[in-house]
Amino acid sequence: MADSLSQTFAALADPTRRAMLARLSQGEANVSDLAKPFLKEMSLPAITKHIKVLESAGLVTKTKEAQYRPCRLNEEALREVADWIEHYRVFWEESFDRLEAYLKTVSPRKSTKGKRHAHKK
Amino acid sequence: MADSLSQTFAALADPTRRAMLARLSQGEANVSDLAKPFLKEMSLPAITKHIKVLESAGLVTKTKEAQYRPCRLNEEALREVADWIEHYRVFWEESFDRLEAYLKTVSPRKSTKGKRHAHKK
DNA sequence: TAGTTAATTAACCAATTGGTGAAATAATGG
DNA sequence: CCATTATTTCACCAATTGGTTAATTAACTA
Repeated sequence: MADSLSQTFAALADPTRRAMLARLSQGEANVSDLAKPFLKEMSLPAITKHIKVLESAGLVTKTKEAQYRPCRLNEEALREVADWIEHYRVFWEESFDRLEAYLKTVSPRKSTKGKRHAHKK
Repeated sequence: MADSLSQTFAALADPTRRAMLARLSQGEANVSDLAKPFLKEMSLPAITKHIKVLESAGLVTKTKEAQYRPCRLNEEALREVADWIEHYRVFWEESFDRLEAYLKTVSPRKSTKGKRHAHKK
């Protein structure tokens, strides 16, 4: 795999890990906090491994505080992903415009007044 | 894995597959078009497999045209990813604001006049 | 010091992934 | 029909992934 973006995408390709990120977006949490919602489904070592995957992808940083290992989101890695996908935004906005244009030909006036997507600029 | 978002992220976690998406963002391409840049590094069956991964993640649709199998980007799957990451945008913009605020305390006037990020609205 | 809580490490396992070469299928063109 | 081009399927392999249980380390607390 090697490259940073691949590692990040791979880390995101698991619902447990995405749930952990969602939890961390609410604020710092240590390992057992992150584990709690999953301890019925999997063991603590499994949690440790998931966190390690997030950590080595740069999505999470882990520090030491007494026995605890508080974890925090690292926004940079997420922004990398957002930047990558941003290149494609034009693509689906285009396709929305095509749809919009089509809808106008089918039933003018009745279509998309101000719903989503107000095309900035 | 099961869930659609995980499958999509997994498909994106490979530089070969991301390069194929980049190629497809320029327009339709059949299998051998997509293969060309990689045939020094891997075989055609490997390419077929990569495309199948993209296909079953919903990132690409493949049709039939004579012997050829033209592939196209499917914007929906990409938008799903963009929507997911959008929830976290506030997070790194916040951290930019914190940095900005800090820079002002360190060296007022000299900092970030209008560079990036003009905070829409 | 002994006990408890927090977290990690080690050794293992099954399933998945990313690749291969060889053979098969599909469609076109002479 | 035969040869060629495009693509896939098959059977295999090594490495990685996601999980396990048991043991270990680390730090607090009584």
